[in-house]
Amino acid sequence: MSQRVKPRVSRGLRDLLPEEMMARQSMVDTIRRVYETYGFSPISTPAIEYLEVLTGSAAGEEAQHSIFTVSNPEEEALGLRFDLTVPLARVMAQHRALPRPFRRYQVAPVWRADKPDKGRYREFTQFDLDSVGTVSEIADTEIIAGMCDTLDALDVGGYRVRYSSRQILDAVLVFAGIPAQRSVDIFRVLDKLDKVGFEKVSKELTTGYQDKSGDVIRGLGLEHSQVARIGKFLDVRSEQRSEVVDQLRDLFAGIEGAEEAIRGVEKISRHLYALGYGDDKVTLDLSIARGLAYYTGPVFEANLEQAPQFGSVFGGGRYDGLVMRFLGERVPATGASIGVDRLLAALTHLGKIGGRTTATEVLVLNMDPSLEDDVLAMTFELRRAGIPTELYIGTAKNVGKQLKYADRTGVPLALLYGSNEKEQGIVTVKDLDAGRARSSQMESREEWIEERPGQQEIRRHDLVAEVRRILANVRANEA
RNA sequence: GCCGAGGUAGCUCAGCUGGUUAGAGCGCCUGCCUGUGGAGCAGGAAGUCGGCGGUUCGAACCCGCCCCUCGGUACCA
Repeated sequence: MSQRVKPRVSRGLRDLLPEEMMARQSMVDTIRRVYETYGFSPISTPAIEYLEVLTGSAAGEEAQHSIFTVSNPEEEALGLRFDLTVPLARVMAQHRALPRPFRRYQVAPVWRADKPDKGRYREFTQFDLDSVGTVSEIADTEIIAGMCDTLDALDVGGYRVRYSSRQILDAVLVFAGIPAQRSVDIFRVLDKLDKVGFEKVSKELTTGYQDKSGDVIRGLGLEHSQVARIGKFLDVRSEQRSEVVDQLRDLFAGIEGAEEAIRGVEKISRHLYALGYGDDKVTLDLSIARGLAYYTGPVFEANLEQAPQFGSVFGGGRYDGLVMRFLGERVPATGASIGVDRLLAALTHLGKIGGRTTATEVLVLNMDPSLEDDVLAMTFELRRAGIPTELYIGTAKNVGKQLKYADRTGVPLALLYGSNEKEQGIVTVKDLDAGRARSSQMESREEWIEERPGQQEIRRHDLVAEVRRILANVRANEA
């Protein structure tokens, strides 16, 4: 008496079925193509890292409680990576022969043992691109340009990349008379500005407040005069980057470190203008903070204008200190990360992607056991011509069942080849989409069988050429 | 973490104040149709009623604890 095992996965984990994987792969392929035209190279790192590699960093400290720990036979302290940036820092320190600047991309799952939420899982995929070993603003510019080109290539229909810099924020602290060591907390609160508005941010910076559910949000205890200065800074807004730079220079006149910070964001803006990334795509938005502690320079993120509810789908920044703790040497780096799951959810929501559950374009029916070698030959003929083809190898013996399978999997074309066809030297091709379209207009079964919608006969001899032609037509009709 | 609502078939849900063999629609399978997907008609398979414990002659229903899901809030590298 064996107890049956309940099929299930642990909290916050999920299976990705063909429909989602097809969409995801097509999205990832598009992104990869963009990055490769920029000359970024792929790498892969283990899912499992030494716990000390993961926990030592600024990010690690914040992350420690949400690391999945793992055991091995040697009983070493191990954990699953929670992002791709910390492993990259390790790689840079460990593989000293790598050329610098080193530009890499990596698409891989990461794990965080947080409480799952809508659209937030414990295993999710990130797509990162980074340039390591250069202080040049051109590297930051390229990351921003890459974000734009990626979103253009994905045809997201309107997006905005916004950037600022940590140096600018450091200057605000000076401007408002706030000690630098409070920066992390304050930036974390400022980062919420978009979501909750200045009112709540202001409260959280000073006295704190109690939200609707009775939850207490503790304040940071700033003076009202300090918050007022922050408010003044946040009032510096314009659709035009050059305008923001000018206003900032006025406001920060005489502030220590301000001019250098301003020159940094100005340079990036100038490069972007020169490359055709205008104010319609990239904004210098001073409210961008990014919660992450390890950023040291420019920070950026991107939102979709037609799907703002999905939040920022792309984010990043410069982190010049991350490699230091492995190498004791300052290795500057800048990069960005796409939340693959979030972006995919947004694209699906916008109807930009999805639908197919298989790459198969043609299903060859297996109607007559004595013709098995013939249909098998046809199948491989099509495959060798590069047309994704499947031969029906299930148990259903009748045509109806096999067509139903074709219908369900969403294959565009079905091939029928029985004794009738063989005698005449032909193949019957069925355009299943055409049938789907006709079906709603039909009443009786007689009519349905009589018409045989979307069906035509081709010469067996011309199989590949004809199938190719019909597929091209089908695709043209879809578009 | 905090507040609230839930958990009954693959999916969506019904199940009166506790009462015998727990239901519906969709989906799935089979047949009508032995070479045509849809629609239609007929039939069929499928559930430890989230888990554990308690109250009771008797629990899907009442009580306790736990787990999970959803909504809000916090966190989000």
